[in-house]
Amino acid sequence: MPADAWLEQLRDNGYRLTKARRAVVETVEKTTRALTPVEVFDMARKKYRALGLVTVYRTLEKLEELRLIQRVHQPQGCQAFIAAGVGHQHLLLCRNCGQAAFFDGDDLETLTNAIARKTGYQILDHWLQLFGLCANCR
Amino acid sequence: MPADAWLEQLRDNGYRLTKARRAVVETVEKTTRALTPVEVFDMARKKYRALGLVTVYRTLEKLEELRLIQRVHQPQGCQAFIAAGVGHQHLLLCRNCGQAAFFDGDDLETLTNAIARKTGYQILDHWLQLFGLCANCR
DNA sequence: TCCTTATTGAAAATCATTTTCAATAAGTAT
DNA sequence: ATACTTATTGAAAATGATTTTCAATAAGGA
Repeated sequence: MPADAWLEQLRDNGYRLTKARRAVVETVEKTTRALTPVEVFDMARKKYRALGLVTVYRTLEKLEELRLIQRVHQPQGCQAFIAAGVGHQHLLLCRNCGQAAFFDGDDLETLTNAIARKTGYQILDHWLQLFGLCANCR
Repeated sequence: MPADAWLEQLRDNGYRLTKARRAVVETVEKTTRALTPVEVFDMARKKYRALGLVTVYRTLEKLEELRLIQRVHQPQGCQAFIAAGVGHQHLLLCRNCGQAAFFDGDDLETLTNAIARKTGYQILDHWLQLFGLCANCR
């Protein structure tokens, strides 16, 4: 999804379009790896010098709320964000460079049914994330 | 695995067995849901009043290093720990009470092969976690 | 162009975690 | 049992990430 569509989403939800938000949106939208708030800050500040870190936090919060970005969980920490996948997609992360790819087509129905039967749980959701090496790093 | 086996593991790896460690180990080992360091502190202090929070952090660090516990990732945060599963197992968490169950038998080979082919990534590892409602909470 | 009010950045506050340090106690040697 | 070495401890301070506060600014409708 292009950055403009993100800004439109923000506007449609009653948020104002500011230079700060534009800088953050453009940064996160065009980066294909997960970024921490400080990384976003450093990168976005090149577009808009006066940007404050607090505003980065606040903007990321809104983008997550609108499901335009999602938090990425990794062994080293869980404070990074990446442009969200569309629909039911999962993340595949390169262990070396962090490059992210989304994939779909995970049919876990058979698995979850078996587990529901065994454990007595009603299964509502799943998190699946793959780690590997991207074509470049391999 | 009983608490004694955890203590033995600690001893075998050159760590001393102290009242503080016993209290932490017994707390985490017998709890079937993920606990944050502060929760462990509060619970373990009932067994050993003089326990300090810092020691809880240090003990959890060692237990994780020995793979006796593992960090649990959840939407609300990723600072909680739970007794580790044995071998290649995944977690199933109750959304209501946090009750955890482990399961195995996730054969993702077919899926990962297909994704490797499509994305060009070499896939090394996966994280799978299920969320649902346990028999009690359903 | 004006006006209302959401948004801003800076500073301070908060919260989780880590480091520092002198006192204590495990576990081995005696 | 006793002494001794040194890992471990808890408290306090330091750090690092995130959130709150607040007065100044600037979006965007009137």
